[in-house]
Parts: sequence; C-alpha cells; structure tokens
Amino acid sequence: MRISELAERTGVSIPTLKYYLREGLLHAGEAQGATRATYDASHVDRVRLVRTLVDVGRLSIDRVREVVRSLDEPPASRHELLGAAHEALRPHVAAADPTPEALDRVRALGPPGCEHSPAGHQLAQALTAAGAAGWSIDDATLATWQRAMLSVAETDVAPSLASAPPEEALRYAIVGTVLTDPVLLALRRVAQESVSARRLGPGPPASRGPATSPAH
Amino acid sequence: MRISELAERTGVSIPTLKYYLREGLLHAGEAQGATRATYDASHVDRVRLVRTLVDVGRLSIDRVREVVRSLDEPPASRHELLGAAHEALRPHVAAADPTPEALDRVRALGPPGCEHSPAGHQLAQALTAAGAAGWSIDDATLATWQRAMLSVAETDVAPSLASAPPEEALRYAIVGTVLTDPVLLALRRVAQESVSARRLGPGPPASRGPATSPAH
DNA sequence: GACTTTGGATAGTATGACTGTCCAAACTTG
DNA sequence: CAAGTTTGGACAGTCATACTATCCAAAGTC
Repeated sequence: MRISELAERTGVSIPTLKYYLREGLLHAGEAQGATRATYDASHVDRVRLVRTLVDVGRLSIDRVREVVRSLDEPPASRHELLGAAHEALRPHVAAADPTPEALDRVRALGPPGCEHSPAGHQLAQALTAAGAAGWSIDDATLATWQRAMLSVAETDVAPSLASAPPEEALRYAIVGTVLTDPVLLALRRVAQESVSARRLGPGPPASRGPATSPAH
Repeated sequence: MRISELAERTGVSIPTLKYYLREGLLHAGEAQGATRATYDASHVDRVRLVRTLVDVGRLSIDRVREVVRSLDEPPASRHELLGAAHEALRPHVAAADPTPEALDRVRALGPPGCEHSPAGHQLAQALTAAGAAGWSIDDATLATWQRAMLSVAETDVAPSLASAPPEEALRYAIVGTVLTDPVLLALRRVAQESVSARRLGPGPPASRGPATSPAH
C-alpha cells in the first residue's frame, strides 16, 4: 500500500507518518524508485503501536524510539525479556535516586537481586518519592499490596509467551502493560468507592462513596 | 517569611513561584504595602503539593489549578470527597468515550451507580482503550484484578479521615493517590518478575525473570 | 499530456512550562 | 541618611516537544 492508504487505515496524517519515518519510529517502506515505496501490515501495526504508546502510555517520542529499537533487537535471552519491557516503560524520571532504606525494602519483597532490576529500581524510586513527600507506607500495608499484586501478576504471565518469538513476546509484554496499567488503577479507585460506601454506610443515591482516602 | 525564603525552603526558583502566583496555583502572601508580602507554612505546603502533583503525578498546570481550586472549596458532603479526588486525578484524556459494553462491565463491578462516578468512567475508558487496541480482558481476569484491588482499597480507606476537616481529607486523598499509584504499578512489575522466575525456573544469577508478559 | 501522488528536505506552528528583564517602591546596612 | 538590595507586578522571551506545512522534482495515472 502507499503512504496515503497507510494514513487512512491508521487515522494518522501523512505529515505525521513522514515525521515518524524521520524520527525512526516507523521503518521505511519498500522503495520502488526514487519517489515510490510500499508499506505493509507491519507498518500498520507499528503505527498503531506508536499511537498506543503515545496516547495511552503518554510516552515521549524519544521513549517510543527506544521501545521500537528494543523490538528490533529483542534480548537474546528469555530471562531478560520482562526486564527489557519494564525498562522501556520506566516512568519519566524527575525522580531522585532511591535511598538505601528504600532499596532494602525492595530487596525484601522480590526474588534475589530484584532491587537491581528495572522494576525493583522503579519501586525503590516510588517509595523514595513517597517518603520525601512525607508519605510513609508501613510494612503491613506494603505486604498487603504485594500479595495483591502477586495475584495480579499470576494472570499477567501468559505461558504461551514463553514460546513465542522474542520480538512478539516483547511487544506483547509492552502493549499489555501500557493498556492494563490504567485498568488496574481505575479498578483501585472503584474499589475505594466500594469500601468507603460499605464502611461509612451508603451515601445518598450513592453514585460516590463517602469521605475516605488512601492509606497512610 | 519573604518570597526568597519560600524559594529556598521549597527549592523552587523565585520566577517560578511568581509564575505559580500568577497562575493561581499559589495563594497570595499577606500584603504589607505595595512591595512587600509575607508567606507562611501554608505556602510552603502548597508549593510542595504543586511540585508533587507536577513531578510525580505528571499533572499539567491546568490540572493542578483544578486541584487547588477543589481544595479551596472541598465538597460539602463527605459522600463526594472521594469522587472529587478521583475527578481531580482523572487521566489526561486523549481517550475516546467508553463503549456501552465497557460501561456494562463496570456496572457489574462496583456499587450501584458506580459507572457514573469519575472512577467508573475512568475504568470504562481504560477498558475501551484496551479493546480498541485489540487487547481483550476476560471476565475471570477482571474479577481477579478486582479482588486484588479491593484488598488494596481496604488499606487505602483511613477511618481517621472521615473525621478530618474536608480540605485536609481531600488533600490527603489526592496526595496519597498520586504517591502510591506508582508504588502499586512498580509492585506489579516486581511481582511479574517473581512469578515468571518461579514459573519458568530461575534464570542465571536471576536479577530478572524469564520471558513472560501481561495477561490476555 | 495534464493531473495527482510520492519521497525527501526544510521550515513553521502550537502548546506548555517556565525564565528573564524592568521598574519603582520598600527595606536594610553602614 | 545615602547606597545598595529585595520585592511585587507586568510582560516579554526561551526551550522543548510534537507535530504541520510548504516545496520540489520525479513518477505514476487517466
């Protein structure tokens, strides 16, 4: 297909597609002379991936470029696949380095060495940021959250993926994370409303729960 | 204290503080003549709040202004407090309107009417976005996640808050949510690494788990 | 052969979040 | 009390990000 058709199918304008080509987010089409190239399904998929990362995941163009590069060279070993996905989706850091205390807490939560993985580092940073803002999270709360997220992770890890080709597996992990993180956070909020409605008695027509708030 | 001291204590530059004053993110100091005003602890707190929302929560200045306005006029009824916090922290929407199917699923998950609350709307949008990107989440998975987030929400709802003054309660809810959302997401990632390490056998020195990925 | 489309290069725009400059009135210090 | 510093307020300038727009000549289409 030509670029105009790619634009139609993805809903992305031609100038923007050219911009993505320039920026290395989209691989070039198959050249057929100086002023002609054809695009295929892989381009449609790539554009949709980019839009998902940008619109849902709020990734910057630079970060998206990192993601597509990692897809082009997925980690050789399966053992690094999750790490690569987490690395690609690490939060924009305006964050300070984690404190040793935060790293200790992380160490206690995951598999050995997890405090050096991208996810462990993220967790340490998040704990550090909370602490710096005066929000302490006690061990009991953290343990509860950990159990909850373990049960979520059980559903996350799809066995089929262990056998898929690395690029596909990596893309699956990245897209799944970007799309389901907001679902999880929204579920938390709905759950807060359920709990507060139950705890403080149902309010009026009850479209919202009574006054409550996240843990200390 | 004067503005220079406010800048020192918060680590925010004077021009930026002036910008926040202009933009209505920071209430004016107590004027003492044409070229003098004094600031107090409430200003320090406010600046820290703004920085937390911007740095950790990635809120735009417009959104932060909404938040501080809602703090100045907290909802009269306790029943609307959580809703106000969720409304203030709704994700930047590049998102399409939720589909009826998504709203049905939300309706089945929370208290009656929850699909009209800010949190329910967020959830419906997140489900819709996932669906549009070809990522279906089955009922069993969603139920598992719901249970997990309910146990998280149990720790979130602090009884003490029901009795705190509305502004304080609202601020507590907002700050807590902004600071703990990243903790939860990072815990999920660490948990994924635990699960994949367990499922596929520990990798090499095991600083990362083997290939796996989020649910289908 | 007239018209349209393309790739490639380059320049321009819109937004958001600051940052810098000026000024005169207060204040502080010597 | 004179010299120098700080302040509030107004306004203009900057920087980064993510596009958009314009040009052009070669290639295709009708």
